[in-house]
Amino acid sequence: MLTIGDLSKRTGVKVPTIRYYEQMGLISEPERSEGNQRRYFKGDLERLAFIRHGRDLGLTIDAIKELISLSQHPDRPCVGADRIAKEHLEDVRIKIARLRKLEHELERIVSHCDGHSIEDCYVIRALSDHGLCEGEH
Amino acid sequence: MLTIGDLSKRTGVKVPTIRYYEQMGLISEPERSEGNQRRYFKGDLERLAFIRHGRDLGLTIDAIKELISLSQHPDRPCVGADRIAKEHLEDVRIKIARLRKLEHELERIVSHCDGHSIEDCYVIRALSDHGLCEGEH
DNA sequence: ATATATTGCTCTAGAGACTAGAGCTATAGA
DNA sequence: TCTATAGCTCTAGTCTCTAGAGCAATATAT
Repeated sequence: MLTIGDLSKRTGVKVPTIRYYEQMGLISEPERSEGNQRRYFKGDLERLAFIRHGRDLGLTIDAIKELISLSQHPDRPCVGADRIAKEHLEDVRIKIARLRKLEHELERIVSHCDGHSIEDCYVIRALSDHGLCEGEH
Repeated sequence: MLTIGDLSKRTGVKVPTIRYYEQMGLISEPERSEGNQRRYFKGDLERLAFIRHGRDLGLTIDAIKELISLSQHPDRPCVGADRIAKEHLEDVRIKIARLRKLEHELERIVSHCDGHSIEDCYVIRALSDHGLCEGEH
């Protein structure tokens, strides 16, 4: 039997966040102590790790819910789960591409700054003037 | 003289977003027509492009506010602007590193999925079991 | 000149994924 | 038994918009 605090420490998910997940229907309502405190089993550790893991990978709460519901019908083909992962991979790749451009641009901006006056500050000018950019963004 | 719609079309910033920026103090309150509609000048185009540009680069509204206020004191050294850009570059690099790991992990997950039953679905197992991960995340 | 279509206005609420605080209660350790 | 810590519920705030309702102004077509 674990308290919500134990669960939190063992999974790295903050206490209010655990309660929030319960509210969102990601974890089922746990048993309560005589004094109405939540009491968890080891199985909850795994479920929470699953959720945490998915969130770390950037899946939305809804995507995780879908996966959980999928995982509760082990007889069905796993095409759904595959689709979710694939869609997400696509997203991630787009984000990376955008961030790379951004990194590039910021590097140029920072490297041009001479620390003198605002008037000729490259940061300000770069933000003001689209013509100074190398790529589209 | 531009309407808010013109400004929107020319900068790619949506109309409600322009009003939101006004509310947040990023752009000053424009003149109004007889019928109380906002009327902008060309200078507003530039200011909005500056903001848009900053947001595209992922700067927060507050960071942009800081930059605007810096740019209004052209006599001061531009160390502040430089610092904002540098801090942001750091953030961006961290984000890219995280996303790369994630991409890698999702690739592995997707490539292992055989489209059969949930029972042996790699997506589900990978999310359940931290041990299947290659890196930390 | 008038009818209509489009655009604009304000105000409020919602999204997503939490996080923080108030005010109170339960439990664990000394 | 006392007290510190951890737990409870409920509400509201974060951030950056976005959407909708209900109404007014402007532009275009006839």
